[in-house]
Amino acid sequence: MPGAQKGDFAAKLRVAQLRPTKQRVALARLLFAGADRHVTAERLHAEAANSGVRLSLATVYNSLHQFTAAGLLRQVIVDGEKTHFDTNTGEHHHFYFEGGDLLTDIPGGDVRIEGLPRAPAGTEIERVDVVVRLKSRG
Amino acid sequence: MPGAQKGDFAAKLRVAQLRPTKQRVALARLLFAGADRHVTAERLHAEAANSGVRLSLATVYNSLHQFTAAGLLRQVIVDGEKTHFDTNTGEHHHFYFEGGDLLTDIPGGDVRIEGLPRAPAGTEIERVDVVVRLKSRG
DNA sequence: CAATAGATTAGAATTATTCTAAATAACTCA
DNA sequence: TGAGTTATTTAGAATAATTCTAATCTATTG
Ligand SMILES: [Mn+2]
Ligand SMILES: [Mn+2]
Ligand SMILES: [Zn+2]
Ligand SMILES: [Zn+2]
Repeated sequence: MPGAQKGDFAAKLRVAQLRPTKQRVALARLLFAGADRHVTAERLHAEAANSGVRLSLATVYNSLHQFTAAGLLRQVIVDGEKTHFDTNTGEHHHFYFEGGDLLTDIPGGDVRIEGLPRAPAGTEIERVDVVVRLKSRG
Repeated sequence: MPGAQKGDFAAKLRVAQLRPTKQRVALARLLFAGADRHVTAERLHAEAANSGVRLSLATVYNSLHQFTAAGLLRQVIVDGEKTHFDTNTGEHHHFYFEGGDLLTDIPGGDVRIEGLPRAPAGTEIERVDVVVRLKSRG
């Protein structure tokens, strides 16, 4: 069983048809070793740097997009500034706290959306995103 | 009744404590003369140019933000690239068609969202946004 | 009108992200 | 395992949306 001891990140990447390079394995570890998380490219890059991995920001962007294309991540658009990537690819929604740029999950099973009209002719629904925008209680 | 004949756009601006300059009145007309609409800064700028108004893109951005602060517009974040501004400030949701960058309204009264957990401690819900992402039927 | 506060704007700056093209590393299989 | 092929990484340039600066206008007010 070649390469099974560093976690199965290399395996996970191979399944996704991505060569398990040092950079991708390091990013996969940061993303998938623990609980589900939400990251921006810039923050993941900083985290990688902190954990001793030297890789370019371009590689972080490349990898995040490749992981997304492979279904390992999804993008969450809540913020006009930066794109957030989410390791939770199941159906769920988000709390978003603007001051603090903080995203947290709302389990999908709990939320029901009723009364949506059907998709316009020639289109179909790809996904329904709910974002609950929070402000601090003043 | 000074300045009532060009539509009440100047009046609308005065109520919002904004000087009814030529530029702002022109933008207000484009935005508020007809049915509700969704625009980006770039598109509104192009439209203004087409309709013979010469104004800078910076002024379009300034005005859109001032109108938003005044409650005449709201922002809709559906797209990592550009910010959309919405003349419909009532409670409602959106269909978003990515290929085509097209936003359309889903009346708010029709949609019910149930099962949302309550806001985390120290925060309160500012707004709940639902975006139904569409793709063309293949 | 004159004075003043506020608005507009050209162009530079900023930020997030993507692109380019050259160097490097992973994979294949003989 | 090594040569050859292909995929990946990366520095730095490029792009795109948006904001900022500071100089010039303009609406308002008395
Ligand atoms: Mn858009
Ligand atoms: Mn951007
Ligand atoms: Zn999530
Ligand atoms: Zn709308």
